[in-house]
Amino acid sequence: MQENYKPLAIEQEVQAAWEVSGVFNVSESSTQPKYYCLAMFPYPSGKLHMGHVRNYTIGDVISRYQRMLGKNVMQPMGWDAFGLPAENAAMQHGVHPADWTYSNIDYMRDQLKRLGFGYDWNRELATCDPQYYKWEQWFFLKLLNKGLVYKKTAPVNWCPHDKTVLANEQVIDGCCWRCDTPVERKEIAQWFLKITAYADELLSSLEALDGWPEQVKTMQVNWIGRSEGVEMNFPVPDSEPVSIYTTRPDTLMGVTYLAVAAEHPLALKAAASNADISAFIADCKMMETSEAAMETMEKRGIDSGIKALHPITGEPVPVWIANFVLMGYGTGAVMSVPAHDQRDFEFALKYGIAIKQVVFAKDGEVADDCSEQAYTVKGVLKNSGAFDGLTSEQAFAAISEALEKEHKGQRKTNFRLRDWGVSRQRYWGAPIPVIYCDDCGTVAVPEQDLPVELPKDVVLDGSQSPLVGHPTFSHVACPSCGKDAHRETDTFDTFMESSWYFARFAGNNPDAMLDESAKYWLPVDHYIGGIEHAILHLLYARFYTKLLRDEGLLVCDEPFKKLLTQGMVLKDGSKMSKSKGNTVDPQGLIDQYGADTVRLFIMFAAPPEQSLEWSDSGVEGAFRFLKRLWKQAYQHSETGGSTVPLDKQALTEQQQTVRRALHLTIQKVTDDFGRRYTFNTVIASNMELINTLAKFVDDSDNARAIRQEALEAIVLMLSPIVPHICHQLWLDLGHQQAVVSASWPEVDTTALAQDILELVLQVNGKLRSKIKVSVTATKDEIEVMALNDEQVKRFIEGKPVRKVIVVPNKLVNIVV
RNA sequence: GCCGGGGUGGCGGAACUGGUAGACGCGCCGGAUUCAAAAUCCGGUUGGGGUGACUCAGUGCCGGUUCGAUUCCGGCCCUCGGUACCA
Repeated sequence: MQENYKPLAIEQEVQAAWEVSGVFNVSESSTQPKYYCLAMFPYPSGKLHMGHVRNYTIGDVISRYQRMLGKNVMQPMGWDAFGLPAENAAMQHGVHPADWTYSNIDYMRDQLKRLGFGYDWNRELATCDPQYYKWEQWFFLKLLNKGLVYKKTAPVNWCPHDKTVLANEQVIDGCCWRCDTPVERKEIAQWFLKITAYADELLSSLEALDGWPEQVKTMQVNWIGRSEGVEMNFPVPDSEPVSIYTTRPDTLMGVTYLAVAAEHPLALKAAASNADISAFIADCKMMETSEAAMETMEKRGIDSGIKALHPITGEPVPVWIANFVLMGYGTGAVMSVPAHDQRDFEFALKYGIAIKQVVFAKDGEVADDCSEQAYTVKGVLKNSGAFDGLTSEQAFAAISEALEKEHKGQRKTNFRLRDWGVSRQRYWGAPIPVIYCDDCGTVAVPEQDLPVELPKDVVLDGSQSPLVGHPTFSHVACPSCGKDAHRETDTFDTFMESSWYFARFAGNNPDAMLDESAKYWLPVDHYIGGIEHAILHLLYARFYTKLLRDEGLLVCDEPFKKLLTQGMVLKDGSKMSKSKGNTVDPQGLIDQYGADTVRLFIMFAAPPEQSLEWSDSGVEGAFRFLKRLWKQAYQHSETGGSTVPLDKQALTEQQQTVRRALHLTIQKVTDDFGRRYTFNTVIASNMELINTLAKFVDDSDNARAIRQEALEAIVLMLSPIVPHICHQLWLDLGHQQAVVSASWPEVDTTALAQDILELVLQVNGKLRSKIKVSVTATKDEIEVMALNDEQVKRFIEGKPVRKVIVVPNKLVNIVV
């Protein structure tokens, strides 16, 4: 065997061996149980960054571990290839988005191969391939047919200078990122998927996902936001009534105004005869659409002069126009109860609107005064006429019943979740396959005409989508009547592609969206990806899975059985991203130290779910460890290896200790791999074991056998993390079969047994001494030994012993 | 603003079910080796006090439960992610 560890040569050779043998190319005909391990596919932004390295190393480690357990493991890779950065690159560098994307893919594919990930490259796909998005278009039309797709207006960020729609990311402090012009809100017609039709199932089936982190499930529950409330009408003389929804009907008698959106019919009516109001409404448009901006901006309003009538008392209630109410969400109007809602309270104070308290604490348990702030907890009603004396809960029922009886409102379950807007006014995405005809209306593109391909001859200049101005793309004959018609020029949200790619990996069938192979491989057994996808991507993928199931294309209810959300790789305290310009290129480290060192370091630096602050130092330490491992194996092999089998009956005390350390490590590491997914502690334990082995100077036959056993186990345990060096060491330790197909090591429980163990002695909970006791010692014997310990005696001297607590195998605490 | 995480030595982290705080690694200090350096190997490394055995304090802050709290409970502070058109 080679004396020195030469990673670059080894890695090249081992990767070539994997490719020739095709070990990672799997099929559905295996007799072993299937295991589908998937890491979130990358956006081909240029080069791999540390987040990718971390994500794909975790996936590869889990995949290789599962292979060693005898599973038929499928690990595919592909490209989430549509998106905004390609258009930005096109504008900045004059390169076509497709060329930019495909050259990035070629570069990044090489990087992934260089890192030694065990992918089945035969399954590779790119979402910008017409053969991929064809099926997305096909499926969209199925949904259109089923009534799960509809069109309505919704707000977008509009830059009046560039005459273009801006993504939220492109709005900086309310202004366009390119020209700094204040952004306006603009209502345009867009396509929506009825995700709300599945809200109940998306919520209830979360419970069965016991392989998902609680935090992700909680975030999804809160995002879907199911609430019980009442929808009711406030009549308005000479107008349509104002419809509102509230989860606090018990506060209805405390309503002192209504707030409506700037686009609400009543606001428009009021503006028609009042210049101040129409100026305010125009002003409300100067606003970005993101929720964070909406919630943190200054809340402003204007009195419309219109009065609505309270549904119970019939008293007039002023209608205000407010910038924080949006037409698109809910009914575009809310009832306001300043006494019991903090935002309404602040608004009322600002504009001098009445504050009427109707809910009070039960028997003065807590301060319920609302002169300083709103009293938002539930309690008992006063100042509420017939409802006085009821608790909030009783009042909820009584007031809803009163409204229902008079047909003024009804109880309703609402969701915070809104339907999924999938239209994007951009070029680099999948075209939405519909045609607009003056006579026939909206017509689906016939199936035989799919895919609607994105034309390549376009120029991006930062204003409207080039599909709008394209000479031929939008001009088309109506498939229904043959007259001149025009195509939809919007493209799909890129979440549409990433919501079903995991199923497409199963077969990549040119003649069907999904086939039988998808039923074999799905659900994904383990999905690994960034915590930043905890809500949107994962929710859309879950939704899509249910849509595909209802179309008969899948047989599972949920796409991802187990989920590992890796923490972010941070640099200088925030998410590494191209837009922030704080990325670290792993390539230099790979060139210098090799893939194994990079993989080892990134797995060692932090547990996978925790965020990882990147630092270059420490990589050197990972490399040093691999050199030490190599050296141990080399010395063992050069001095003859092990030729005589281990005689377990004839071990010295030290030999027993080393062997016990070995099997304790296997036990711990197996748990870390299979249950905890803490690869950092896997590595730490193996480092400890190597340190133990380095200090184990014994050249007897039994010692050599133990060293052989230990080195083999270390190589097996580390092979999922550093597969190249382990491949070579496994051969050097005398094996013919490749380590990638070897079995996981087993714990020899007889090696774990010990007859003497150490107990910690505490006095009043503080560590004072340690004693060695036989494993067979009784509680009473231990207690006596503890009380007779010299150190312990010093601390309990002259004080009466009140209590002695013996925790078996751990400690004794003496309370004085 | 709202929802979900995180906060432990100089640094990354360990302590898994309430039971020895700081495993493992980085960095730093000292030593061996070397003409010298790199590499390698050995030892030390939470802070204060003490020559020392030892001792006191200590896991973001304040309070609580407990024989015992990094771990559980209440209230804060800071920070990261998401917030529906970044992916």
